Amino acid sequence: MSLAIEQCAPTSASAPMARNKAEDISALLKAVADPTRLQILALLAKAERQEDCTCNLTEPLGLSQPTISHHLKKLAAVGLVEKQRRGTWIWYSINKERWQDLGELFK
Amino acid sequence: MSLAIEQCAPTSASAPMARNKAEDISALLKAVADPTRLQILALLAKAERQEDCTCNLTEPLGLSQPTISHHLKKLAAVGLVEKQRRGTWIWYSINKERWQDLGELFK
DNA sequence: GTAGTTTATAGATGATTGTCTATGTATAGG
DNA sequence: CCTATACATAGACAATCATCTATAAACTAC
Repeated sequence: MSLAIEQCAPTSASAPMARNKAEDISALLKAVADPTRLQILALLAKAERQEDCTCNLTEPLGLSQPTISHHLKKLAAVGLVEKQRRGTWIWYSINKERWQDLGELFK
Repeated sequence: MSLAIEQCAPTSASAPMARNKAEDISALLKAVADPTRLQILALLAKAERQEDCTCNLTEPLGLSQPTISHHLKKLAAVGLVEKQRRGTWIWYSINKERWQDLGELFK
C-alpha cells in the first residue's frame, strides 16, 4: 500500500446556500452584469442631481429609445433605480441602498 | 407662455463609461451572476482549507459532473477561482483578490 | 501494459437575453 | 378637439447560456 497523496473526504457535502437565496442574489447581479446597464448607471451617477431622463441616455450610448427603456425597466425591477415622473419626462436615479446591498455581497 | 415644470437639458451627454471597460466589468459580474456559481463559491468558502474538488460539489448541488466542471471553468476564466492539481483530484479555491475587486465596484 | 477514478471536452437542446422596428400610452400646450 | 413629445409595450430575431449525455484525457495503482 502506498502513500496516498491526499484523501478526498466529502467535507463540504453539508447543505449548500439555499437555492432560493442564490437565485435572488443572482437576479440582482444579473441586472448589473450587462455593459449597457453599467454605462447607464455610470451616467446616472455623474449626472446633475444624480438623475437623468431616458431621452438623455439614448444619444451617448448610441442605442434606440426602446432599448434604453428596456434596460431601465430591468434595473427598476430589482430596485437598483427609481423613477419619478415630472411633467413629460421621467427621471431615473440610483437607489443607493440597493447599491450598497451589492457591496455587502463581496465582503 | 406657461411655467415649464422643468427643462430636460442634455446634461449628461458627456462621454459615458468606455464600452471596453463596461464589458470587462460585465464579464466579471456575469461570472458571479448565476445561482449555481454562487452556490459553488459559497461551498468553497466554507470548505476545510477553503478549497474543494469537483467531486465534492456535484452531490450537494444535484448537478452532473460536466455541469460543475463547466461552471468552475467559467469562474476560473475571470480569475475568481484557482485550480491546483494534487494527485487525481483538482482542488479549487476562491481568489480573494479578485473577490475584493468585485467589492470595490460598489463603493 | 490494464483497470479504475477524476476531470475536461464535444455536441445537442431548450431557455434566456439584447437589440431592433412598429405601435400604444401619457402628458403638455394650443 | 388636435399635435407634439417622452416613454412603454409587443413581437421578432440572432446570440448567449445552462444543462444534459457521451466521450476523451490525465492520473493512480497494480
